[in-house]
Amino acid sequence: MSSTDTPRRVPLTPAARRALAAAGRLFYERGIHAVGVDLIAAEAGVTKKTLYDRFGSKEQIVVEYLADRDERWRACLAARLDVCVSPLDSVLTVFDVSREWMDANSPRGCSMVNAHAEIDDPAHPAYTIITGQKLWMLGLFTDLVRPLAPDAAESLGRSLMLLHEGALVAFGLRIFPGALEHAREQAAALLTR
Amino acid sequence: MSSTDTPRRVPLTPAARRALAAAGRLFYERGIHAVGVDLIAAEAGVTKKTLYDRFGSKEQIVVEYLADRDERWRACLAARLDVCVSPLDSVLTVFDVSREWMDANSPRGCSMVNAHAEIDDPAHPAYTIITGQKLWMLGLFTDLVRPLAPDAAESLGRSLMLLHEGALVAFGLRIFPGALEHAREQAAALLTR
DNA sequence: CTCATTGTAGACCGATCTGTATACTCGACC
DNA sequence: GGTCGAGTATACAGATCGGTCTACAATGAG
Repeated sequence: MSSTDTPRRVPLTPAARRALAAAGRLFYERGIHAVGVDLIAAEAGVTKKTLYDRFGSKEQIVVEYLADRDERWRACLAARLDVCVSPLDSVLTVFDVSREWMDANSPRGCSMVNAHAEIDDPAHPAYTIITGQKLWMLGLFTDLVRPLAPDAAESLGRSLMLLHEGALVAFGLRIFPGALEHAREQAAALLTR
Repeated sequence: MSSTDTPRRVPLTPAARRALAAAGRLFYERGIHAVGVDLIAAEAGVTKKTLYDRFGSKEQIVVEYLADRDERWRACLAARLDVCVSPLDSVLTVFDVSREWMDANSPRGCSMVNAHAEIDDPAHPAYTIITGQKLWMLGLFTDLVRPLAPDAAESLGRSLMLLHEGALVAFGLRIFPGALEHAREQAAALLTR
């Protein structure tokens, strides 16, 4: 019912697309408050006027940044889940895709969790995107395990959620190597019992 | 060997103590980059000159903020673990203390994880404190389960770490109620098998 | 041809940022 | 009595912040 209730509010012209790409990289690597609009404009090869013509405010750039990552993550995950042959396969695939996603472009952990650390106000338009993705992931886990254990689906979904979130944090802080793989093993142990 | 390798670098005069208390509250609630030294000084009822006389820089205030929270957390936990009667009791107590700690003064999740989202540079003096606490927690979990399963202690310690970190994130983002309690149950199930 | 859209170039605004300086008060200690 | 540490009050500096402005160029559609 709400797979894409965070519609693109801003039409992405070529310059806007470059700006969003630069903003996304900078926001993720350095943090939202640490990156100014002048830097975004310079890195994107775009003038500040274009930035404000397209996005209207820095806050809106932040919203687009998170909405964009959310959208790409869900699409990436959905494509991989499409070819899964069983609920167990699907759950383990989530952890596989997470590991690949982290290895590829998220060495500093989950962008939603990181953004949440900088956004205190629940009324902030980005707040919905952040908690929305997490609630969606919880629902996904729960739905995936329901065929395996209809009565314990809620509980199992939450357990998988904890393992997954914990692994993302452990990966980002480099607490120990192979956090996603370890979480995957624990998920498998949890479901094959 | 390194329970307090983050010594207090700054002597805490009364005014410095007030400043650190105000800075801690503000940093945690609004984020580090979002809080200026003028605000800290005003909230603490202290002049900016006193701030810089005591701490020298905002960065040092951040370091003291994290070191202080780390110290208090470890002391709080150690006091409660002292009276535990078994390894299982100890592990479950960690989750209990975490829940109480979160309920009491950490509605926005782990301050170390949140700070990490704003500090990109591993050379930053706060980085050691952040990863230090997490490595200490991992070591604690591992040591606690060693009597229960000497051969699986490393693996079990990591599993408990994932559950615990995941619960802190889930709590901070309010993904579902009772995250710490659920993690505690999962930890119990993991160890009583 | 005209006109709206998209863009660049760059100056500018007021506010806020971290950090420093000067001048003064107060209390403790020798 | 004199000195020193800790503190207040306040002004200031230089940079950067988010955001706005004017002027102009290119492009494509009616």
